[in-house]
Amino acid sequence: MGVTIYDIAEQAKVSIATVSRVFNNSPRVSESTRARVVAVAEALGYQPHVSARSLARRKTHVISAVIPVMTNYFFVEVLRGLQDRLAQSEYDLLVYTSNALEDVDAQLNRALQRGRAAGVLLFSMPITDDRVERFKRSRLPIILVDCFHPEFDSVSVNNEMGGYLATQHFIEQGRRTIGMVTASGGEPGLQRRQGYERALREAGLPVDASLVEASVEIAEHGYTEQAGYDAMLGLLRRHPQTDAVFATSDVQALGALRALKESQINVPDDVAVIGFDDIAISQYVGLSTLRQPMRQMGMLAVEKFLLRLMQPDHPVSHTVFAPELIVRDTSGPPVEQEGSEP
Amino acid sequence: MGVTIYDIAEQAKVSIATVSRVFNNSPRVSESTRARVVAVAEALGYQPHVSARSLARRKTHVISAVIPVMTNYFFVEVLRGLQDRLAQSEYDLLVYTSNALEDVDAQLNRALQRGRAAGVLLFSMPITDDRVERFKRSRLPIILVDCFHPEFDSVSVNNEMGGYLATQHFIEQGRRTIGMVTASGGEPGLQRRQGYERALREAGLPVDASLVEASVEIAEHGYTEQAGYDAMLGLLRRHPQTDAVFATSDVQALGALRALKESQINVPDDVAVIGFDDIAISQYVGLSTLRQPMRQMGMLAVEKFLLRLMQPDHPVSHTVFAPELIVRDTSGPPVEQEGSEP
DNA sequence: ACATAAGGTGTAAGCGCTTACACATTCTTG
DNA sequence: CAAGAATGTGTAAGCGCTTACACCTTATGT
Repeated sequence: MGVTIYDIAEQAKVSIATVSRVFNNSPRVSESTRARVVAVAEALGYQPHVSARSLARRKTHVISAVIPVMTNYFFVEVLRGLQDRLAQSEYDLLVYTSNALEDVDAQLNRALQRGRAAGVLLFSMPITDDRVERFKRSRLPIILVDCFHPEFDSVSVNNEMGGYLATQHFIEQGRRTIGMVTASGGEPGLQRRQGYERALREAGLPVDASLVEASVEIAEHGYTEQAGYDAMLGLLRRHPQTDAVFATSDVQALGALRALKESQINVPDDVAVIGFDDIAISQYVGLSTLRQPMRQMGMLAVEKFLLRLMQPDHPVSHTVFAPELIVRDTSGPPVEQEGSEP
Repeated sequence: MGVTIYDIAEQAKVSIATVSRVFNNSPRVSESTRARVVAVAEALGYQPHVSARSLARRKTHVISAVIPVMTNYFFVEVLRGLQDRLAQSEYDLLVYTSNALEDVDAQLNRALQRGRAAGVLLFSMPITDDRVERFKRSRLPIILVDCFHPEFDSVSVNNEMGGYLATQHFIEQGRRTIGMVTASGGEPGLQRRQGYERALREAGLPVDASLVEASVEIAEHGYTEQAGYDAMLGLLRRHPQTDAVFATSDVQALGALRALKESQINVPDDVAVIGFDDIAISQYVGLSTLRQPMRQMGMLAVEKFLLRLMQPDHPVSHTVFAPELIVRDTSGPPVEQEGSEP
């Protein structure tokens, strides 16, 4: 079943050790035999067997990425970043996605199987003690993306700052009843809320918990259009005088926009809206948002993984990118002229 | 480096063969020893080594997907379908993406490496003779998604029909100068064009090649917003009286819409637009389009792979889904009332 | 009671590759 | 020109697991 080094050794009249050396670029092979082996290998269409190599070398050239819910545009972009960097390395990417949050641990188990991968990239998931335990036991390099834990390398965005920037922007416009549409759980959401509250406090505005509407939808973190829609309606019911809304994701913001439209509320004149992520749609609907450098985050995650591989004892590093406030039509002073964005 | 069956064998006072049997659910193990082995394995935190298994069993539980340019929303949705089905199997997914078309063959080589995967899913790529040759040499099950070759299982959408439906819809509205925005190469684009032409012929309208504007952008197949923009402008220059445009993808259609807006041309009154794919944005900008059942396509692809694995000699099967015409604001009789879609 | 079947378990030979070690050769160098 | 270094190659022992085959107990039938 396939050409092996034995076949080559036989035809090239050398030992299998020499054949192996040729394919491992060992310097201890004479030019003549090297050429001979390569020629035979070429003729026979030889390819090293991946598993056999992994087993003998005691390492794989695979890295796995565990992504809770890929519905999010965010992951796609980060994934592109990963691939950009990975293409230049010799590593292949194993992708574990689940559509329901409950399945994450099952995926985690698969990703952490012995011999499966040389490292694991974890996306946007709460790092519980239980998980930390498992990560350590696997003895694999672990890189966190869009989440944080002091003991593992991570790449993330400053969520607190994002919430702060959005809220501050609202305040500068003279908005006074600033609500928030968030999801039920997750660190990022909490941090964004903290930034939101800090901005309010610094401006001397009251911090009212009832202005923060959390969606209860579980399956996908609450980061869905529908969840945003529901939360917005709930917020309006409780606080009809709301004049600005910061949503923890663009997807939710889109839902909020739909709710506002149906309620005949003018955006941004009556209510301004800012999302988070800058997904592709946002540009088209003119949604103001906080942009994350997703592609770069992906590339950096791979970079950190490779570094960790070389230097296992290198101190843990955390990179925090600053989100960028993109002001479009759903916020900012009521737009006078039109056609500001494509 | 990790707990092996030897460790378990020793502690459980059995041979490694028995341990192996336990983990392979062999019936030839007594309940008592099975329990003992399982207990010890649990206590030691044993996990079978993936590569060692693959090597000994002569098969992997990995399937790879080669995706030319993941910029496209289409892939993301199909990927979700894959994962849906894969999660219920014991297979893991290796993803090979390239951002430039030239790299596809390099990715293909990686995906086809001996021992790497049990099968390969190929996305939207021309199946050249050279590639066919390589696929066969690998002796792996190959499943084609969004592309076609008589000798391999495939899942695709009826592109010809899509082009026909779009064009027919235009004709029914009384449009007479129907242009097309397409990409330079690729089977799907050609087939969509054929449907477009058939509809014209059946309606007794002239088929004018100069009404078909192909974008030249290479890197990403020509399926970009910018390419659509450029092509639309080119078309308008050549045929100012154009009153309808069928674009080979939503992304291009979005570019076309931008070009029309900048040219102060009213959509859909003066020019109607229909895209292809039904990406998420389309709903928000009210773009009429042809929807592909992406998720189902992904699931079916996996299904076919598993089938092929069980029955290697099963006759090759091709599943062609019919695209569904989704009429929104950019086509159809000029909309009287508003708010038809969220 | 004895042959035979059935049920459990162990031994050992791989799977395809890497690599430490040993063994020749050939090349330096005093 | 002998001793040691450098160079090239082969032998063999793994890597961790599966599995054919053999062996040894018991259960079963006559």
